[in-house]
Amino acid sequence: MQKKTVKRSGAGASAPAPLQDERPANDGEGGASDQEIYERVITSIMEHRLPPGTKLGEDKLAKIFGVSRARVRQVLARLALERVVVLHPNRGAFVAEPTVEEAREVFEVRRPLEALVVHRIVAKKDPAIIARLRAHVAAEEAARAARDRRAIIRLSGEYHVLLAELSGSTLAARLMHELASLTCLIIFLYDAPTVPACRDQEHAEITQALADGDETTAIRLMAEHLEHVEACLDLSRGRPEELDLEAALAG
Amino acid sequence: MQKKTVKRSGAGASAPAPLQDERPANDGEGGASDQEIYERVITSIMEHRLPPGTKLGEDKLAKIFGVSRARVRQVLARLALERVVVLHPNRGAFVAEPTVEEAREVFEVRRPLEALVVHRIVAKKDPAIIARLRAHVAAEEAARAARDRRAIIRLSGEYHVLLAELSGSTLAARLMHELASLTCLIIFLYDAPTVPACRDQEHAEITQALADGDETTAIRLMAEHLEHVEACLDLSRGRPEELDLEAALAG
DNA sequence: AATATATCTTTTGTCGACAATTTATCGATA
DNA sequence: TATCGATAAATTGTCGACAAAAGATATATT
Repeated sequence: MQKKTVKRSGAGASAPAPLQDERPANDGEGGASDQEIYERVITSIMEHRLPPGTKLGEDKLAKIFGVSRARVRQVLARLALERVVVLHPNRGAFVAEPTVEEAREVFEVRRPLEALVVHRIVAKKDPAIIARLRAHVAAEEAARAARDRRAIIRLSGEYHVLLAELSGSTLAARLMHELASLTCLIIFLYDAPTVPACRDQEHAEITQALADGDETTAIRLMAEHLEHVEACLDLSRGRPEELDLEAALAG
Repeated sequence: MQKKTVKRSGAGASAPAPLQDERPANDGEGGASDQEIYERVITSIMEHRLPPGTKLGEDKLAKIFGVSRARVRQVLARLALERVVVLHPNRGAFVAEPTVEEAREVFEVRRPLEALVVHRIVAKKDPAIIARLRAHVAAEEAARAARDRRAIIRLSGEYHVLLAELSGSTLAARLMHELASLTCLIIFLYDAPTVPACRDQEHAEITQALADGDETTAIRLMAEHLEHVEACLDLSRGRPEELDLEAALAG
């Protein structure tokens, strides 16, 4: 039997702003709503079940979700705008393969953005927020106990999205959602095969500092956390394929 | 005769990443390309020729641009994702009306992002960059001389987008493009009718600090600049309509 | 006369079909 | 046998038509 996938932490994190006001939600029968399609696709991407470079054929997805191609097209366009997929004209949609440069840019932008979020959280002094964070950290630990690497990486990203959401800034939350998705792709692309146990209890430590209302420590821990994640990556050279290709041609 | 509108500074700024690889560009005849439609709409919004709350009917736009409704729909979806228009289900698309809260969030995120961009620019030490910036500042001054308030506001926003683009971070440039568009909307919504002469030569001063390679000063000037812009706004209460409505009902 | 209901108009949402482009397959030729 | 070219298959891009919902108008009723 396969490793069991840890369920996503129900309510909060990674629920990307609905973009439109709610609607009846076509939940009955075969057809899924746009939001559902979006979430299933991006979750699959974040969990690496759809690895970078995978072709996302419109007809194929349409049949899978039991909806028309136009629907799928909309979702793909949205994902493309979030840079999680790239569109090649007349060729179709593919799961994005962030370059090393893009990866560095993502971390570079995340750094100050995470600091801002931490600042806001501390300013709120809301026990309910701490409770939500602790619950999420617990879910992460469960995933780690279950050795579910995919869920671990996705939940790690969602911790930061949850943080941004709880900070009360819808803008920061939206940006963090996008950056977290990209970070997931980056980790799967560049993570050194050594060990994903790099950042284990850091989320718990950050949460504790937030609970203590210690902004300075929380920001420092967050900065270190991001550094650790980035340090675990192998960004010294381009991604495998391109490197191999160039090397082969050079030889 | 009407005040003449200053042309946009040709090449660089506010050219939002093409999202797709280039294509033949259906430039001939009546139909405009998606990118053209997008740029014309967002420029109109940034120049306040399409004020917040304006309905953007699909059929209407389709006829204006000589293109099918589906095309317009795509562009509107993109603008909605950038939060510069909002979609009401079964009601259509409207130019966004950012709330006071959203306005504050925009400035809050811009602050560290601009600092990051300044840092990158200084690190590059590229005279060509300074030249581009000076050219843009000159265009701003021309608009100011022409008393073209719309162009002034748009160009002010585009200065920051240009800065982000020249910094070499495509991610920062993309985010700045979005934030600058929203800032334009915010200024038009909340700018105190006192005087738009609030921030006049500040871009020139920042550019000079960048030319001197003085990062500390550049970052300080940028921070002050953003503070000044935000201070010029009247964010003390909600936007007119809603306030009037509530006040009327309360009385 | 004012409100509520019903009908009509306008606009959006959705879908399937056709056209254009790319990719794959097959055959011919050197 | 390998390469080049032509044909065929599959996939994306685009559009117009139909269905559904909201808004407006007119009518009937209290």
